[in-house]
Amino acid sequence: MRGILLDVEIAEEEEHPVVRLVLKDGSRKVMVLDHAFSHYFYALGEDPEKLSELISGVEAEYRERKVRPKAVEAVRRTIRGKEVRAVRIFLSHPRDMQPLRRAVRELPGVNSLYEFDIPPNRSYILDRGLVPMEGVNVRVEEDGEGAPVMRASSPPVRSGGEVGELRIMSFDIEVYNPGGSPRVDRDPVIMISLSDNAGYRKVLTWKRHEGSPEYVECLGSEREMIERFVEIVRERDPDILLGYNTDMFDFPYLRDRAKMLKVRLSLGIDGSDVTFRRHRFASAARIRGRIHVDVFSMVDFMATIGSIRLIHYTLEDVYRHFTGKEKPDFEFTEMPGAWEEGGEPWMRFIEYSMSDAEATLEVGRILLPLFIELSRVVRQTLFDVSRMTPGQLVEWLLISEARSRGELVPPRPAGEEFEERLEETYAGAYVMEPVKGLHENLVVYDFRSLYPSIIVTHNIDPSTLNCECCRGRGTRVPGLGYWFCVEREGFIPATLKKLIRERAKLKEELKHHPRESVEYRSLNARQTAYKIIANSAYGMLGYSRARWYSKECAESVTSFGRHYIQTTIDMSRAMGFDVVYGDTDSLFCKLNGKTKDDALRFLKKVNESLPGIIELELEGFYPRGVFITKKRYAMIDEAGRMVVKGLEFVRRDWAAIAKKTQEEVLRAILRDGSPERAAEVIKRVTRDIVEGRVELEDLVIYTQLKMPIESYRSVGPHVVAAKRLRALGYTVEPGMMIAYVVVRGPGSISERSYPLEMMEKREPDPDYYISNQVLPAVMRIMEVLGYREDDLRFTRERQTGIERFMG
DNA sequence: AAATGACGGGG
DNA sequence: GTGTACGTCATTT
Repeated sequence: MRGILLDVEIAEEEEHPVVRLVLKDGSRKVMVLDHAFSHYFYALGEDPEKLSELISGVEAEYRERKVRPKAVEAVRRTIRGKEVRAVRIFLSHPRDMQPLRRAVRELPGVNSLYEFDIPPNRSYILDRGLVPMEGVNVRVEEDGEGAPVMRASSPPVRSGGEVGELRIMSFDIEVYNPGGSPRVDRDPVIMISLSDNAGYRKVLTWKRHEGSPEYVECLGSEREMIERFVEIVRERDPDILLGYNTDMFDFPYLRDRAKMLKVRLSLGIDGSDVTFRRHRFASAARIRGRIHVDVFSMVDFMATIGSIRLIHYTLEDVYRHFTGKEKPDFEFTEMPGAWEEGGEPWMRFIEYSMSDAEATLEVGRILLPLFIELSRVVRQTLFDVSRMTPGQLVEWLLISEARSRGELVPPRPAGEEFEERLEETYAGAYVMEPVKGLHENLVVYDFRSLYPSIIVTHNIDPSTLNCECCRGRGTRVPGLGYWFCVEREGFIPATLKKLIRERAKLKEELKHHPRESVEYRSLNARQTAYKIIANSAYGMLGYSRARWYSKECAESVTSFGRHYIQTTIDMSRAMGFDVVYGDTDSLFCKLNGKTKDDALRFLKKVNESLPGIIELELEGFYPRGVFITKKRYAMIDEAGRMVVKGLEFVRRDWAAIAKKTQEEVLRAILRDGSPERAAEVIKRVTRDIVEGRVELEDLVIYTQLKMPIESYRSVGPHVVAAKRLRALGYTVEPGMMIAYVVVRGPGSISERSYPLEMMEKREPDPDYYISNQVLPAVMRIMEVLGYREDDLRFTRERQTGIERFMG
């Protein structure tokens, strides 16, 4: 049979490890078991023959069981391109890795171990030469009529080909949240919405209110609703299940509720339960036979690589960014009331829930093609790739490349080595101190993929660094004593060069397809995937946890980078452009009365002077921008879109009044070009605060209680508020969201913070809200426009005649 | 000045 | 994969 490879995992059959491949064959989805699989690692030492023999006899203990190698062989491999002889040690079971690895390390004559830290399913994909999200051919023993599980009778092989139509479904849950944030032991799931790419729309709930839309299905209880959710997912049988922050919220919440209600979350195609890979800071929910993709993690990735830049990454904001459309909003504080009382709020609640699932599906369908290509390029599953950082993507591409060259994969650093790396520092990119203030008519240039271009152009790699063969004639790094080989191409530059070449070919091919065609979209996604991975290579070189970390290479890259940007800044000044700001690989110039044509002529001139594949590009024209400090600025483009960088410090532990004011201020400056209007906004707000005309809800600060009250060594405002809440008789426990207000009076901020529940007879402290909330949120911006705090602060004493008149 | 604790997405 | 993000900010100590 032939099918698209959706997933690969390690399973067990009668104590024996087996690989389970999930294949989609037309409309049928099957699981194929490959028993011909053996996990392994390598040992290096003085005398490989002797070592092989020694290792063959090694015995370790694991849970009171004796563990021995399944097989041992002496092999030839390379390390940094140099041939080495190694001992390859096969395991009977992947779980034998830790005990055997420890035992082998203790043996005399063993110098180092390799590839003990490559997960077995990932290793399998590479060794079989398979490509996830592409075709696989495999001969199977049919286990009966249409059985979903089959046994491979010969090894699966890559067959290429396109992914056919995949069924994609999204879902979202709504939770009862009377205490602000939901408490999983008490607060039920009250709605589950679903949407799929075949047009299915559904909101499940378990309370009947008047006049619900036709897509609502009302169940008898939370338990029945969850059962129905599971039933629908299995019936509609999506290949990809999407959600927004489902790794961290929906699935963990559903899991806990399902456990309490004694209902199984059996979403797998074989009826298996959702499983969780848990970290302290992250988790991932896995469903057998379907790819659970958390759209938030894809969005977060796009934000990390700078491909999208929003102030917030809520579903609402992200949906607006990607589709240009608005979705209905619904305040989470309205939810309990809507649930209990129905009416108009209930209708809006349902529409909101439905729109969450639909928006997730829409955004997911926009992003998936890119992540499917990333999955193919680095040859790892979509489940894993959609959760990787850019550095991990590069690393997995290199691991794949290393495996096919017989190069041993360096281990992830641990212990001392890692600690030492953390200590190592080196000079980074050049960042110019901006010409602070508001500027008009800007042109922005940047070097196309500067760092990968440098790595390729100058052959930067751990194996080509300070090589013997090029002493005195290799490529010198500006300002550093290093050189790089001009004879042999390094492993990393070679890998990047392939990516860059392939990408150039794809971009050429793109020209022959209309922008809206399927071919264009798929080729475009692929070229973007190449670009993303190439651009992440430098970050990996300098990341202390990376396998191919090299401080010398990383600092050589930044040194070349500084050289090119500085040279370009000098050239632009010589041409009469005012450089307002420059960072790493981009420069921001004022047109200064020159035309867009002049800007293009400058570009041409610079490019004539650059070596290899290094190239400057025109990023765009911006009518207005406000520059604050290094890394902090905001601009508006010709289409009226705001680009905000480094100012995203307004968070939920800030009062709403601070968030609202900051947004209004940026709009006034960039859209209207009027700092004066921005100043008026601030004066109006501070005055409203002083005169008590701001709604209490705009002054509330929400901070989560992360520990039991007693565990706090440092008693912050939310802890004091929580204590006061407890004294009132409320149960206060970790995870609770504390809503508090800072009131007038003597003492520290903490001493003056009261829970919202105690605010009836108390007065908020205007000074705190002005000095610690509103002004910090806007001052950084206003400062560079020549305003001082006192110009913007409304106080009765300082009120000037004109203000009294205006007021 | 150093230490501590919280932010993100979700409801 | 058995790991403990990550860089930044406010407030307390």
